[in-house]
Amino acid sequence: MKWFYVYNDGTGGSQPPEAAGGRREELMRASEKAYTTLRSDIVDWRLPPGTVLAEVELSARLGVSRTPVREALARLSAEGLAEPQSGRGTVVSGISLDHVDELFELRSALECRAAELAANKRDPEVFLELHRQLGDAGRLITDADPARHDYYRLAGELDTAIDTAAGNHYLAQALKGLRVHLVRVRRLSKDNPARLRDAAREHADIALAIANGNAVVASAATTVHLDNSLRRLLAGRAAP
Amino acid sequence: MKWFYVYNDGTGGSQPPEAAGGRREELMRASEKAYTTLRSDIVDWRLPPGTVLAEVELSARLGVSRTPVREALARLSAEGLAEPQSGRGTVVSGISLDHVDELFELRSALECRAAELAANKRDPEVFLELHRQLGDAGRLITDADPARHDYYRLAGELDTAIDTAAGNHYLAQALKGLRVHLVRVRRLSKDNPARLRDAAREHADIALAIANGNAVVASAATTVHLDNSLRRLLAGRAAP
DNA sequence: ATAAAGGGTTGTGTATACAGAAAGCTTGCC
DNA sequence: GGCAAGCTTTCTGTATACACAACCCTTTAT
Repeated sequence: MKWFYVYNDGTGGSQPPEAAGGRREELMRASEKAYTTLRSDIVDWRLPPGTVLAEVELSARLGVSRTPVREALARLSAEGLAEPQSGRGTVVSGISLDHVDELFELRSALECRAAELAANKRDPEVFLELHRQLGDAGRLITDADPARHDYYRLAGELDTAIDTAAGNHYLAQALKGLRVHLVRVRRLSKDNPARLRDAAREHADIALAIANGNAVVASAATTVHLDNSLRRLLAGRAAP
Repeated sequence: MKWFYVYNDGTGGSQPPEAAGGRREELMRASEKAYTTLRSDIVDWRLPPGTVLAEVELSARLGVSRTPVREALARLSAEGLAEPQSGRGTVVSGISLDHVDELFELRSALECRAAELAANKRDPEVFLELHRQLGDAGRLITDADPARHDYYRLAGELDTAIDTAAGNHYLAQALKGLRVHLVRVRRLSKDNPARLRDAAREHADIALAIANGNAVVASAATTVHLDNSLRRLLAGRAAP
């Protein structure tokens, strides 16, 4: 007997699977859809901290039943993007510049170690190429791209390359969980082209140190970059 | 009108709440009960890696319905103690001595940083007391306590004191998530009194460095301790 | 004999019904 | 008028029904 994918008619039944993480919304499981929607809503500040995440309201808004909504809320709570309220309900977790220093302390511990491990791998090709591209990044940061997509994409590629070179599953997992919060924090402050150009130069330094196989310098460059990033962040705090 | 706590009669209804984390099993929510039961079963190796966690079977064994079982499985997956199977189901996640070095690499990054932060707090009282107790720990490690409960309790107190002194919520959270896996790994190998006495001395060194406010030494002592711990672990691998 | 097709069995994904439990509102008493 | 007790509303926690999907076993054709 053959099975056919049918759309949910609202009277029970499920969506086609398409391996967790598929792109098309109609092809995603309902719980996956609820999770990704809520997650991006929180990260992009469409749901600001303190927002009450009521199951019935969400299930109506997202067009799924409460069961997948509950699963999504559980995953968000585990990630730290939401927090179970004392008595009743779940709220979007708070994040403020008052605690960003703690976040950066953890980030520093993880990224410095990752940079050291990557440097010790002695695999310069990827990082030399990234060093070259980051040296040219000043040209990417123009008024034509206000969201700085190109720059952030390049920075993300460096992160990925370091994670891969470090070759540590647990470390990569910890960093992945941390970066969600960092994206969220970034929206708290305004950047400007000059600062991003500085950041690109610091990234280029990190890539070069890793390419040279110098773990001490790679760690130090990461420390310097993160300290500068934190101060840029605090200096550029957006108006409340 | 007054409400009374009633036990579940199996036809719907819920358990009394008693704030997540209550002790008495009958007072726990069903999802909490399923979670804590499964978690300790996995950590204590009663459910070895690869065990299939089937929802229907678990709901029958734990005496709750599938909904709280699903919530428990979601939390376990988020912690890394279980993994969603490709097509269908969830299995207890694998852990082997082949990847313990990666686990210790992450642990080292986090604990070294935590020790540095604690040392910089300059609050010697607690750590001087722990240093004293750890110096006497040799007497705790006797054949009268084969499970070494007293020693592990003391080591746990040092961890807690460092977390508290470091004063970083994100770092403490990351360490908490990591220690679950470390407990699980510990069961993979056999310890012996001489090795534990060495470990106690290393812990005493860490406590002293923190009490002295010397961040460099605190980090170095942590590095040394973790390197020794990893080698003790690999040397004492239990028979398969 | 082997491989493919078909049907059964079992298990997950989702929706929904129902039973507490908490917040808000109303009402009556002082 | 204020406060407390009861009622109402609404929300979460849990159980369960059902649809789809995967595995497995049988059957059949080559």
